[in-house]
Amino acid sequence: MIDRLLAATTQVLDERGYAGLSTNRVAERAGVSVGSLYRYFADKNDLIEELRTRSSADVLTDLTDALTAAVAMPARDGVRHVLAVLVAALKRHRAVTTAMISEAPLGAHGNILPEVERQLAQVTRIFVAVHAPHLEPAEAGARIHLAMGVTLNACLRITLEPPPGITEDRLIDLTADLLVLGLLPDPLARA
Amino acid sequence: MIDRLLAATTQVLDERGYAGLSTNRVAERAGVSVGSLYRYFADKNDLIEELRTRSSADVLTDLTDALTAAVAMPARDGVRHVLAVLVAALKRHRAVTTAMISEAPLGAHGNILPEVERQLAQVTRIFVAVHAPHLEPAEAGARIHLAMGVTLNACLRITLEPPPGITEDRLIDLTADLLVLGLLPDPLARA
Amino acid sequence: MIDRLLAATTQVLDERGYAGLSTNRVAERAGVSVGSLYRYFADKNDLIEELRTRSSADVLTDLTDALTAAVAMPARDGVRHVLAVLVAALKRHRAVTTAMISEAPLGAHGNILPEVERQLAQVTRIFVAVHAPHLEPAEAGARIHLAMGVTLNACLRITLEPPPGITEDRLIDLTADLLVLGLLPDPLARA
Amino acid sequence: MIDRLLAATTQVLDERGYAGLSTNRVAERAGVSVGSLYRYFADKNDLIEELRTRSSADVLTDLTDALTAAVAMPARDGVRHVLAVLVAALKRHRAVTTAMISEAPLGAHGNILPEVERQLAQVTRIFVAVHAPHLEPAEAGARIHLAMGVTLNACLRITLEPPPGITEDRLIDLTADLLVLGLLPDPLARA
DNA sequence: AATGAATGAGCGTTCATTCAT
DNA sequence: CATGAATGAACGCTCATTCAT
Repeated sequence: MIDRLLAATTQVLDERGYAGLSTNRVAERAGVSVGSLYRYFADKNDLIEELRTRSSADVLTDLTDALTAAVAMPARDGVRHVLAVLVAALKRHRAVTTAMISEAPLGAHGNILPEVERQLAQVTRIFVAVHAPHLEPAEAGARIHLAMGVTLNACLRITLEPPPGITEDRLIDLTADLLVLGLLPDPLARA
Repeated sequence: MIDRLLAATTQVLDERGYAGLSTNRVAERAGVSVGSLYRYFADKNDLIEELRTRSSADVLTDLTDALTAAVAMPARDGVRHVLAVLVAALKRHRAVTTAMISEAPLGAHGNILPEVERQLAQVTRIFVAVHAPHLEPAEAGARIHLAMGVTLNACLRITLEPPPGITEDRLIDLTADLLVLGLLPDPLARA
Repeated sequence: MIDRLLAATTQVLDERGYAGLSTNRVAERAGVSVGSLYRYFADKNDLIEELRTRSSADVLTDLTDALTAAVAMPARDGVRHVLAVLVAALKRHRAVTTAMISEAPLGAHGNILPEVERQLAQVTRIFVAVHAPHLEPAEAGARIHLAMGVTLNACLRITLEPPPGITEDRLIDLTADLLVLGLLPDPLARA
Repeated sequence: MIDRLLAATTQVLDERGYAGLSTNRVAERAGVSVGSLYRYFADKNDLIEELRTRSSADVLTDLTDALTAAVAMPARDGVRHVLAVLVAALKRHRAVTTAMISEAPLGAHGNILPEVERQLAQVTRIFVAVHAPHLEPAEAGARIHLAMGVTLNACLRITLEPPPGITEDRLIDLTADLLVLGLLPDPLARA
């Protein structure tokens, strides 16, 4: 039932956008009564949150795998791999991503990315500690914070509004370069 | 009256967020009747657009000055100056920026930044042409596109959710470094 | 619920006239919420149309019976019978008739009578063909058109603003005479 | 000023229909302020009433002349003349007539015709007294009442929705025949 | 006299939420 | 458990009317 409702929510989001998302419509689309929706979700917000959480979790699954694989690679290759996986995952959730990032009141629901960012930041801290051990903690923290912004923003741009005349691969390459440059001040560390 | 209504809109946005922004509430907060609101604005959308336009114009004024000043500076200093001015301008419009960037359905109203980004991209093209003339056009375009994302995202983060334990100045420094690094592949060009 | 709402609509029409007919008022008068009204009617117009359609259908039912009975009678008696039935039916729907005929913007909703007139005209064509077969088609058409106006107008007058000092029966008699005279130019045909 | 406002009202009625008739619009169209409108007319209703009255008066002027001329003619010719003049006059006021008859809440403003009908009835009484002196007063009254309905309804139909395939002249002829037939029971009286 | 900015009750309509069945 | 009819506050917007200037 819950899955049915969340699937219906995604559909409605796809077809009508965030503004067209009403609980009655979701229930109708799911083929159940509104009453049932309110048995499984406290309110509309809860429904949206759950959808966001699930999309987030799905993205995180891929991300975790990518991060695991990345640690065994040279720095730049690892970063590149993570970016590519992230873009692919966001593409898969284009509907929810679009709705949540571009349409939904962020203040109300946050977006998919905070959890992704948290996970990413955690691993990035280790990455920086390994490759640039002499960096001061505060300095490292700031670089990581900025890098997270760069990463998510770049992946979103690549996913939702890719610039014309250039391949996605090249964009990911450039972003990877930028991130390595930004994260690791020591040129020697960059493999 | 127009100013009064726009000020009230900003207030309501501040207190209730985008979702709580209603024409009746704005009129009430402005101490006028709804009818008056509709004398000066065609509809709710027009009200929001006007607020956005004004904020945008105000940010652009500062930005233009900063860009003019920046061309006479060494590359990194110029970039830094522009970032600092942008952060200051966004801070001044924190309420509208938050509401428009983070809450408003982007599809409905766009946000302040597209216009800022456009202006910024234009000058950045020249900047890149001067400092890295050998860069291929498509490559340069992609770098600029990404750099715009980095710039706006960084300024927004610095303005709206600055990371703890580090000064704003240092964050701007780091961002400037990142941008120069990302835009100009030739190390010699970086002054 | 639908009946309740239509009854309330009739009441409001009676008490406040067409101009005073608002969806909120109808709902209140029906003792239900506005929301309920919109569960059963797409919009205000739909509500009005439904009321009109029902009144129209009810009048048409009687009219059809009367026409069926009339064909077996001598010409004048048949005409008279139809008129009497029509007056009785309109009386039964006095509220709706008044509102729709006399108050509603005709352009917006039409009124009850077009459907009545259409049905009446159809049978009248046969009546004329039988009793005055030598009449030219165009001439017959014009006579019928005028006769329809006379019929409806007379019935409306008899129903809504009967002249003083004379019985309804006598008015119907006179109208019947007039119609027979107007429809059938051949005196011999008039039984 | 009054004329200007009434002319503007007619224009607005023509262009936007009764539903689009607002005092602000009328004032704007007249090139004066709403305030001025309310100096010369007590309220919106008063404005409409005045327009109706004037149209009515204009029609009455023609009607009076026609009636004066008609008394010197044979019965049927006189009736025909009056009908022709009436149709012409209504055509001249098509905008107001349409709005008032077909769109305006009749209950609120009545229509142009009552005054016309009154005047017409008055003369018709004399006409009947001359041509059918033996008719009982109540009977004559009823016949006149019905004839008024026929007359106005026919003229309106001829003016606003003429049936296709037949000339206006023929329609007026038929109506005249009908009226004479209906008003004067004595065949000898019909010249 | 004339203006027109200002008013505010009221309109048609939506939709998150509840609760008797 | 599930239903879906019912709710009603709130929304965006209109327009006849007023009144300080």
